[in-house]
Formats: sequence, C-alpha cells, structure tokens
Amino acid sequence: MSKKDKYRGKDFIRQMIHHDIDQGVNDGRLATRFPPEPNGYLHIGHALSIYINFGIAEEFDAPCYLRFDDTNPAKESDEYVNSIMEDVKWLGFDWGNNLAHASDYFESIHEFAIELIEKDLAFVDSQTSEEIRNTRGTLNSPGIESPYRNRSVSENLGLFNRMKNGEFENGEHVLRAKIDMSSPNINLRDPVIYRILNLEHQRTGKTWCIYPMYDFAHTLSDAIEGTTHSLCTLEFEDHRPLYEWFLDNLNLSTRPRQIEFSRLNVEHTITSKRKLGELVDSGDVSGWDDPRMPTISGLRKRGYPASALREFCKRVGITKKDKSIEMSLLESTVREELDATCNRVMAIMNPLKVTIKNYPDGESETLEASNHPKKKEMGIREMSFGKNILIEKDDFMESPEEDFYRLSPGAEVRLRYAYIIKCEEIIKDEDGEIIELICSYDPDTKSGVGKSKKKVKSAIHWVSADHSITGKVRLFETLYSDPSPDSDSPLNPNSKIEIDEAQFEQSLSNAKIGSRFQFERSGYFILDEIEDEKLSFNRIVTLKDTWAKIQKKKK
RNA sequence: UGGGGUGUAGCCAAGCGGUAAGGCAACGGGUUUUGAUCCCGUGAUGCGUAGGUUCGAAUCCUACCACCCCAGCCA
Repeated sequence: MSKKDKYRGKDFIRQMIHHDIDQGVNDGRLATRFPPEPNGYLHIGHALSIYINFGIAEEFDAPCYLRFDDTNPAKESDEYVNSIMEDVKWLGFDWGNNLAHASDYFESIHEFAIELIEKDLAFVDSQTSEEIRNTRGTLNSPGIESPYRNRSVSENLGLFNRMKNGEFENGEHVLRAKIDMSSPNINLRDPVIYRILNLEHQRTGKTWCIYPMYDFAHTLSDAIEGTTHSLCTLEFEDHRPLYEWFLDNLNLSTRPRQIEFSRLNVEHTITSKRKLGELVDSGDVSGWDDPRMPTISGLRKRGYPASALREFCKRVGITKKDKSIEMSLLESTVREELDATCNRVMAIMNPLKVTIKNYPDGESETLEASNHPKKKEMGIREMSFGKNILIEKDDFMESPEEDFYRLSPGAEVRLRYAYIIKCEEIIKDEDGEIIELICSYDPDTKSGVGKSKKKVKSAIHWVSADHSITGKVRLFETLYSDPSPDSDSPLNPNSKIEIDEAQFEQSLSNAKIGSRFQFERSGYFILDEIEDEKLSFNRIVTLKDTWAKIQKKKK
C-alpha cells in the first residue's frame, strides 16, 4: 500500500499518528489520554473527545489513560470523578490499569519546577494578581517585565521552598516561567506555573499548599505517563507553543505531540459546565442526569444507547472546522439502533374509548402480535381483545382532512394485529367533546386469517380497556427551542410533558427497568422506574412522523 | 487594530494538481397490517472572493473578505 493510500480517507489526526509511527517518533509507540477536570459532569462534547482518544488508541492496541486533571482543589470533588468513570465505562471504553491523576505526579511536577528555576527559566514573582494582570499587556501591546524577574536562582529556590512549606498566604507569591513579556502570544508572557492555594486536596489532603497550573501540570503529566499524542480541542491551540517550551527546556523521556480538533456543538444544546451547573442548582432540571440534559448521564437516563452515541461521534468526524450538528443526526443514529433492537408494543397516550357494538358482552380473546416486524426471532407476545378498546385521540377525526386516512365517521381502519373496525357513531359530552366511538368489527378480518388481506387505508394501535395497565409517560423535547442558545435563552416550555394515565398493553407488566421499547406509531421509550407497581417511561425519541410533517406544511 | 485557527450543498464530511465520495436533512416515487422500517430517484459547471501559475486548480501562489479562539494565581 502506498503512503498516500494508507492515509486516504483518514481524518487528519489519524494521518499524523500514522505518520509519526512510521517515522519512529517515540519509538513508534502510541499512547493517548482523556484528561477531564473533575469539576462537573461529562457532556456530549466530551463524548466526542472520549471517542477520539479511546477510539484511536483501541485501533492501535495502544493505551489510553483516563487522567483526572485535578490541579485545582477549589473546584473539584469525588462526586465528579465517580460520575466521570461511570460515564466513560458506560460509553464502552476501558482504561484498564491506566487510571491516573495529575495529583499522582505532584512530586515530579514540583521537581521539574525546581529544574526550571535552576536553569533560570522560572522565577518567584511577588506582585499581586492585579499587578500581574495589569502588566500582562493587551492583545495589541506587549507586557511589562516583573520587577522580581531578575531574582537570583538561589533566592528563587529559597522562596519557592518557603511557598511549598506553607509560609505564605494565598496570592503572596507565584512561580512564573521566564519566557517573553513581549510575545504576541499572551500565553508566553511569563505564565504563572505554580500558585499558593492553602486548600486541602481531595486526593493529596494537606500535603501541598502550592498547586501547578494547567499548562505546566498538563504538559508534564502527558510526558511523565508517556502519552505520545495529546489530543485536545481547538481552544488550546494557542497553548501549544508553551507546551513545547516546557518540553524543550525540561529533561523528559517522552516527547508528546499536542494536536487540536474542533469541539462538538449540537443544536439546541448548551455545553458549558457553568451553565449546566446553574440549571441543576436552580432546579430548572432535576439534576445532572435530567433526561433533557446534554450530559452523558442525562442521555443515558433519556435512554440513548451508548452504541448510538459512538456511531454519532463517528459520523460527526474529526476536523478543525467549527461545527454545529443538527439534532436530526443524533436522532437518526438513535433510531437506527433502536429500530433494530427494540420490541414493539402498544401504548395509548391520550385514550379515546371505542365500544365494539357487535362484539359479545363480557367476552374476550387472545391475539398474537409480533415483537418485531422484520425479525421473527424476536418472537411474539399475546394481546387481549374485547368489546372495550382504547385508541389514540389523534387517530380519529370527525371531519377528516383530505389526507387523513385513519378513523372517521363511516370509515374503516385496522386495529393492528386484530380486526378491521368501522366507526358507526360518535358520542359527545355536554361540551361537545368526543368521549366515545361506537364501532362495528368484521369478525372475518382477524389478523392473519380469513379476509385479513382486505385493504384499508391504515392500521392503528390500540389496547383493550379491560386489560390494559395504567402508567406514566414523560415526553421530552430539547431544553431550548433556539437552535443556538446562549446562557440567557429561555427554556422550551414543552421540553417535558408528563402524562399520568397512559394505557399500556398488559405484556408490559413484566418489563424490567432500563428496557427499551418501540411504542408502535409513536416512538421509542425506556422504562425508567416502577413506583407502587406503576410503570413510568421516558420517551427517547419519536418515530419519524410524515403525517405531522404534512400537517405542519399545511399551516 | 497583535497572535493563533477555519472557510467544499441546509448540517456534517471526503478530496492531498487529472476534472466534486458518503451521511443527516429536504423533495419525489415504490413496498408496507407502524403515515415507522426498507428500497429507488433528485442536489455543487461549483469548493469564501478576486487575481495568478499550469495543458489542467477545491488542491499551488498572491491579495482580500468572513467567522472562531486568546489578555484567570480556571481547565
């Protein structure tokens, strides 16, 4: 295979990795890492990063570290690390023995800081944070060197040691790399690499009162654990020169390469940890795992299969272009997976009573319905049929529109897997609201036998009023109606609609929590909880609905 | 206005000097006891714009335009 063919069709990151391996960089070894800060729950944007870092490593049979970037004890907690581990696992990835924390390396990182000081490449700055900010310069003008920049190596060593020993208050001193205050890249203007934080760390306890900053800790963590390719999002592109400066000036055995890709944005969603946290704190959602949240745990609660999320990431692709993915792409991968794997079942959200006048009183019969129209091996289940049936309100129209081919006065329709019925009479209450339909059925049209081949315009779903079970259903839409919401966008008032008395066919009484079904002609649902024997389902995604589309177009 | 990036269809995305893959969406049509699924068909004389190099340019060069990111002791 020629080189050109080998790289063709691969995203630019895989091409670079292949190239590096071919060149024998880092002994032709590959190691990646997924480095979340445990200060919030993972969201769908992280799913792409996980998919890229773990997925690529998997292809090369290489390690991918799950490394917690826990360098800021003020913001981090165990709740988050636990949720992150659960989410990565659920997505189908395995870090094996490669679980790490930046805090595991605090000792080494500290030594590297000393190495920098000894090389006169770092100094202790005693300006206030405000002074440092004011002398950093602007995008258009250079910064001003700190008056402490020329302290001697031994003075720096001494001060840094005293910082470490807890002799100072927060903010009294800071360790800065000595690079270039006039660099057009602001990250190179003597960046702070260590700060005093008199704070207990969730893992190292009271061992440290100085903590490394992201750029320093991240670069060194990568190098220390042997990461060869540090794949991250575009906003770190400006940091790469600093990343490389550390690698150039410190004695390290691995030289990792940072490669940046564009982050994933999905329409109608927000993925700022801050905003997500606000939604949780304000009570606008039930928690980080609210089924409307774009968090991994929310998507899981919603019922999205992990395999569909992986497929979604695959279809999204890896590039450096800003992207805003339409929900329809996500939904199509979810439907594709669910269509292939879910048992079909019937449920009525808004029941309309149907009485079959020519069906004998007090009798019932058992009918067979297949669990999947295309997969016989998925079996069948039994449904009771009798005189009293419930259908969906939407499946009847007193004055049918031209394209409506469900039930209407005098019209015939098939009750799926049962009989063809005809609407004979409408019963209304005093407000003119339709409360019942009197229908007749044709006993010769039983599904699968006799005149069962008789054509009618449509088949609708139903349940037996005398056998169905009552339960809850929660219908979800996106949290925001705006395709590109910001933190001020109003929430979609229809993002959650609860139906307390949906009617399910009796076979559902055996359903287990976490199992997914297609409610025929309606959508895919997951059994979320059972309370006092009452089932409650979350709608994962609707079925495609051509009829709704036709109606929408008419308006 | 400094620096770093990115521009191929409504949304993604292949393409790597030889004449614009694929997916999602949309729109037609067929099958169907789910208006689902499935199947078939339709979309760029054009690749941000303008020039240039070349027999030949989305691919190379020049200029311009648009959008994104950066001034935490956050990551």
